[in-house]
Amino acid sequence: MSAERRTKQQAAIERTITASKRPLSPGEVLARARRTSPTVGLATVYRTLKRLEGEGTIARVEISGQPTRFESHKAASTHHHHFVCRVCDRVFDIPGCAQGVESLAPDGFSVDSHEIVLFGICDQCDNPS
Amino acid sequence: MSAERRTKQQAAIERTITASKRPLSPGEVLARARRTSPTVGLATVYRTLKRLEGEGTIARVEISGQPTRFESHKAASTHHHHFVCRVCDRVFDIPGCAQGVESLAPDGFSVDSHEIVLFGICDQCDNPS
DNA sequence: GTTAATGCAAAAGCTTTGCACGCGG
DNA sequence: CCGCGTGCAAAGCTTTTGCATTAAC
Repeated sequence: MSAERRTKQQAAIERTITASKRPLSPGEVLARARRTSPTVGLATVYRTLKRLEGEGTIARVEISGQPTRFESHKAASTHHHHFVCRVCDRVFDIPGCAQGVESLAPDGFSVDSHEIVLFGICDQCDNPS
Repeated sequence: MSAERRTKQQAAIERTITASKRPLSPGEVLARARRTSPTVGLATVYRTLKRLEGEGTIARVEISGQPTRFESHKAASTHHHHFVCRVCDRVFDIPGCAQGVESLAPDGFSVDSHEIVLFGICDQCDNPS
């Protein structure tokens, strides 16, 4: 039998994502995870992200024209969506959900989840102080 | 002055996308465009897709864990969204839109567009005949 | 005729994989 | 100890870029 091992690197990577308020790209995860586990390599980041995604611990957030990012599924299970600022390219979590989203599917199609992404300008970019 | 030239290749690529009922990846676009313009290369496909996207003629459709696809903006301007089948990985256009989507944004954030993606099982995969 | 666009091939990213070593259990 | 996970480097992909040639205008 094969048992799964919980290593320091994996813990550092998982903590990195859990601690972040917003989705992070693999490169950002690497940089932050190295603060607590300096020898960690990019390959391990990718392997761990894939594993955590498979376990449902984290979720992949992929947005048109943006690099792949990952966020804690704790945030994801508090059902929420994303806002992408066209000016600064940052991605923000937004709470709540629209009415009747899943009923958009055609007859015979069963929906098990959905994503909503809003595009626009965030408050900071809209009000340059 | 630099004038833009409308070439046969560009026309073939644009037609390919306009004629397709669903979003196509660059590789699929290449294969289909070659049916009418056999010498066209992948670099030209990418260059033309980028140009058409910039003009607003086509729209990029990017979905978690899927290759990048493009579709005619004619379809896109008939406001619609996408359904991704988890079994066969195909992407379907779905008409209509949910209520109050844009009001999800926090105060101070202005929304200019949005995307909705439903995940589930399509009718064919749900009813294996 | 000019010169933008093409097509090839090389390059640049990003992500995955092979392998010897080290650490977790 | 046994063997999974790591770290490095090499390989695989997708997408972009450089350059000589072709073809729009």
